[in-house]
Parts: sequence; structure tokens; C-alpha cells
Amino acid sequence: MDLGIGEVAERSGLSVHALRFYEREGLFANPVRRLSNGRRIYHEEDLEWLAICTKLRSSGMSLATIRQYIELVRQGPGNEHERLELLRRHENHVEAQIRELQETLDVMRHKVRIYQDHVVRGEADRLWNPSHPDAAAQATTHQECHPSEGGT
Amino acid sequence: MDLGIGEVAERSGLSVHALRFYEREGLFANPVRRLSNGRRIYHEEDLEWLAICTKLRSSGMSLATIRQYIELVRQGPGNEHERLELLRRHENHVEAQIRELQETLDVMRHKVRIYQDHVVRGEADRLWNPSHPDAAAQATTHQECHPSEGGT
DNA sequence: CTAGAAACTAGAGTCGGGTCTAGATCAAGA
DNA sequence: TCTTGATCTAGACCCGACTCTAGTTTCTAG
Repeated sequence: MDLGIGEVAERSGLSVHALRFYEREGLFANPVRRLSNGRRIYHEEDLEWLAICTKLRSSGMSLATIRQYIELVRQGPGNEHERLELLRRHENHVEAQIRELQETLDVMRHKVRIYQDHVVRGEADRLWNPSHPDAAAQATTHQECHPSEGGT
Repeated sequence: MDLGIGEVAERSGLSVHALRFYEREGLFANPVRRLSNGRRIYHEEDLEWLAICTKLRSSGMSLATIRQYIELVRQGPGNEHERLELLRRHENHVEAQIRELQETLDVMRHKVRIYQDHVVRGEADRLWNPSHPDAAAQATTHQECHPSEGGT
């Protein structure tokens, strides 16, 4: 039922160092309990929270923001509005990231394809080489295909 | 035709500090030229490259990798295969990021919606609160809806 | 009983990616 | 001419997020 820090590290994918660090940083809702000998004990809920936490982190939420959230939770009922707002802000943030990545991806695919064509024709040197005299012309060509974006 | 560092900073969105830093780090294909008085001069191509560079950065490519790429470019023709490979690796990386963000987003939306329902019913305290005794039960409920993911 | 693994604390170190400072030089306008 | 502001260099500093160290204590197996 109770989990030691080592197990939690293994199951959460975080290092034991990171777990202690997260605790110091106030990222656990329930201040971690200790055994009489001082060792930390964790429970399944902690693992669940760490899973969420890890997702938030990997989607770009800072530890500071996660701490804000958890502080609202600790204050108990009455601030639901703020919690929701915080979550929605992150939602928007993630949506924006996805859009940007998608855009980058489109540009890259386009470039890779063209690059590849030219490699086949032995002219690769002209592409993706900003110091080459033809680079600008090539960029302009791309721009014609993607008129909404700045040229590259 | 020629641009000063200030103009480039303004148009690229990078600081003058960052531009000098990027130069030190070898992130320009064509080592930046100088006026007789030592001042840097840039051209449109540099701005184009910086735009690409910024996209690569914001999609998670490290400066080290960008440097690798630009080094291949500087070596001239003959390594197209490596360049393409580098770009494709990043493409995959970006695709993976998008998938992960999308997943995070789905989970968040689900949680926000449920949270909201409960706020309306005045039971918000039970949700997204890992220290609350009902948290695990709630997580399990979610898991039924998203069986492929770990419960939160 | 003892060796080795695992945990503890406080605090120092690392790394990426910049950012800022100090002190010097230069250019243009009032 | 004098001031203002942009630029230059080398190098120090910062921030976020960990990671590692040192020194100590505790648990577990043989």
C-alpha cells in the first residue's frame, strides 16, 4: 500500500532527486508523510498526481505554475474559478504550441521534399544554404506556395 | 541593402545580444561580414535564415543541432544525405511532440469539462485534488473513458 | 555482526540558452 | 563641440529544472 521513494521514482519516471526536489518546491498537494525513521511514504494518489504533473511539465507548464495550481487546491473550495482559469490558459497555450509545430512541420516537409528532388538531380548545394547566392530566390519560390508565411 | 545589428534584431525578434551570441556559437552559415569600423553587416538572407532558425528553435531543435546542420552546409556538397537525415529526425521529433501535446490536450479538456460540471454542482473540491480521499475513485472513473492511458 | 543498498539533509554544481555589464569606440545632430 | 546613442569585446551573470556530493543513518541479507 505504501510506497518508498525508490519505487515511486521507478514508477513515475522521475529520479529520487527530482522527487525530493519537487517536494521542496511544494509540488505535492499533500505534504509527503514520513515513517517514524524519517523516510518518505507515498501512495497511489501521489503517482497519479505525478503522472498529471509530468504531462503538464512536458506540455510546457512551468513548475511555478504547477505550484500555483496546487496552492489553489490546498486552499480548498472557493477558488474553483481561478483553478479553471489556470487550466484554460494552459489549454490555450498547448493549442498554440500545436498550431506552431504543425506549421513548422509543413514548412519542413516542403523543404525536405524539394531538397530531396535536388539531391537526386545533384544540385543540393543550392538549397537550405543561406550563404548561397540562389538561396533568396529559392526562398521566394517557397513563399509563392505558402503565401501566408514569412519567406525562408 | 545592408542591415545593422539593431535592424536585424528588430526584424528577427532576437536581441542584439542574442545575435552576437548566435554568431559566437557558429549559427550563421556565412561568417558575418564587418564594416571597416568593425560593425557587423547583415543581409536579407541572414534574416531568412534567422527565421528558419527561430522556427527550428521554437520547435525544440537545440542550438547544438542547428550548428551541426549549418556545419554540414558549410562543408558544401557531398553530405546531402546527412543533412536530410538530420532534418527527418527533427521532423519525427516534431511529430512526436504534436502527438503528445494532443494527448495532453484531450486529457485536460476532459478534466476541465468534468471540473466545470462539478463546480456548477458545488462539488469542485473533490476534483483535481490528489490529497482528497475521493481522488483515486475519480481517476478510476476517468480511466474507464480513456482505457489506454494511465489513470489520473 | 557486518557489508552493501537505500534513504536522509543541506547545499553545491550543471546545462542550455541567453542576458547584462563595463569600458571603449564611433557617428550624427543641436 | 558636445552629447546621445549605437556598436564593439570579453566575460560575468541569470534562470529553470534538475542532478550530484558529502556525510550520516537505517534497513536487509548472509
